[in-house]
Amino acid sequence: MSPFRPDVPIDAAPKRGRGRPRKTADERDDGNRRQALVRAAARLFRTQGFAATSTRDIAAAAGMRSGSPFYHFDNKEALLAAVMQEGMESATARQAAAMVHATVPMKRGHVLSAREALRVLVRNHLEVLLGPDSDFIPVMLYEWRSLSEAQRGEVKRLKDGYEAVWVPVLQALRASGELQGDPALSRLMIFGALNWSVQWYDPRRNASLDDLTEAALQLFLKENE
Amino acid sequence: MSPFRPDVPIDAAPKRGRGRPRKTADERDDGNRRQALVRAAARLFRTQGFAATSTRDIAAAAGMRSGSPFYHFDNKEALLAAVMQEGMESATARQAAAMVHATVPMKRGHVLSAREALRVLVRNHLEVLLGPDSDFIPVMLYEWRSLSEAQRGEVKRLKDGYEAVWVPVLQALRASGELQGDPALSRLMIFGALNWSVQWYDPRRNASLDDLTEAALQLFLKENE
DNA sequence: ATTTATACAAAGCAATCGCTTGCTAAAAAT
DNA sequence: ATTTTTAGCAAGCGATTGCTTTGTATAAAT
Repeated sequence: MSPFRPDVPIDAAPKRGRGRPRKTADERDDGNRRQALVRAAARLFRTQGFAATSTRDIAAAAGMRSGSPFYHFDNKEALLAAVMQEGMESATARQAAAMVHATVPMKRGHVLSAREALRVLVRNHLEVLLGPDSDFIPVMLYEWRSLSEAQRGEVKRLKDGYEAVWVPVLQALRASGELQGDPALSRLMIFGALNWSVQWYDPRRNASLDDLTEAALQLFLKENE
Repeated sequence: MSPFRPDVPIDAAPKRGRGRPRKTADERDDGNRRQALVRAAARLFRTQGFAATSTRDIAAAAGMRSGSPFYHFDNKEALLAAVMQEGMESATARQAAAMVHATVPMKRGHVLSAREALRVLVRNHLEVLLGPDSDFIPVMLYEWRSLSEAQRGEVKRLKDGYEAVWVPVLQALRASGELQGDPALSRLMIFGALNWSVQWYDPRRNASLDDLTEAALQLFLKENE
């Protein structure tokens, strides 16, 4: 058999009467096919890795033929960058919302204790890593090297923005003695401890995300009285 | 041009007078060509990832032609398994030696405090992760999914053996109140914090491994008096 | 009514991949 | 001295890969 075969056997070719399947005006609206590609890519990149995932796999998972993703993205790498960028943007938005919601219910003038703030950050981060629809950030954490230099810079900017929120919280905990040692090194290790959970966490066997949050705080923080 | 080309252009073909280049009896000794393959594979798997590294890359890095690695290994996956197994065996040996050396200098009858024992384990683990010739374990940590089911079991056995040494130490620290919370969860988080360092540690910019060890103990442990 | 933009499908090119086959030659075992 | 084993090289097969080109059915704009 020739090494060059069409993507799909002839007899599996879609019903003649070709072109795009019918689509009403309000489901076409924005780029929701593009979104389908990003979601499918995120899932596959996470489970199989970037290099082991073919653009054909992604196209099939989004219900397309092999060449079609390249209408939406310049190349496979751009798809990876999109996964990471959209993941970081949504994670940062969630984080900001979580901090606001934790603060607003308190009386005006009163602020979150640093300990409570860290609890909110840790809990949200675990949700981002392990919660439903959580393929995007793990892909970012574990496929960093597959990104081109240029795209790395852009994603790094977003990542720095996400992590910046943690810095004053850790500094306050350091000041109160609840955290010891260099806050910068502590931040790296705390992120490591949390990020690593994607390697072992199983919601059916292990503790809940709330339990995990509690365990993390217990491990990292000292009493302050 | 035909899509089927030999691995190497004709004019780069090695001098006729073929076969294996001369080799004296004492440099041939054991399977040191196999070892060269494992080392080259470890380096490439670490820097580029398993799926993104071709067997031709590995062969070239070991000074062979494209087909030769398959004399030593059944397939590419077996090479990955060899990297992980040899890495785990050497790491476990190092760990055992480090524990013995830390104990022997003390007076007979006296044992390491749990705190000192953890310091030795952490310090050794960082050396395994970040020290010279440290490609093997990071490959194991980050290419787990590329292993076949069968090989995963064998490597897991070795990994469990390595981690088992930590369990009584953490339990003792828990008993003395220097560590709080479930020791099993603590172990996972501590390993996460340490393992993550391969993502950011730069010996030229960051602290020394001794400094890192101290920072880790400060972060995880409470005072006990 | 015509043009233009959108969103794909179909087909396939060129390169690369893991791996196999068939061979050679030195070293070790007999 | 002969056989066997070890350690490769050379060549290339068949499949898969990222991506390009071309065509085309629909919807929106003119």
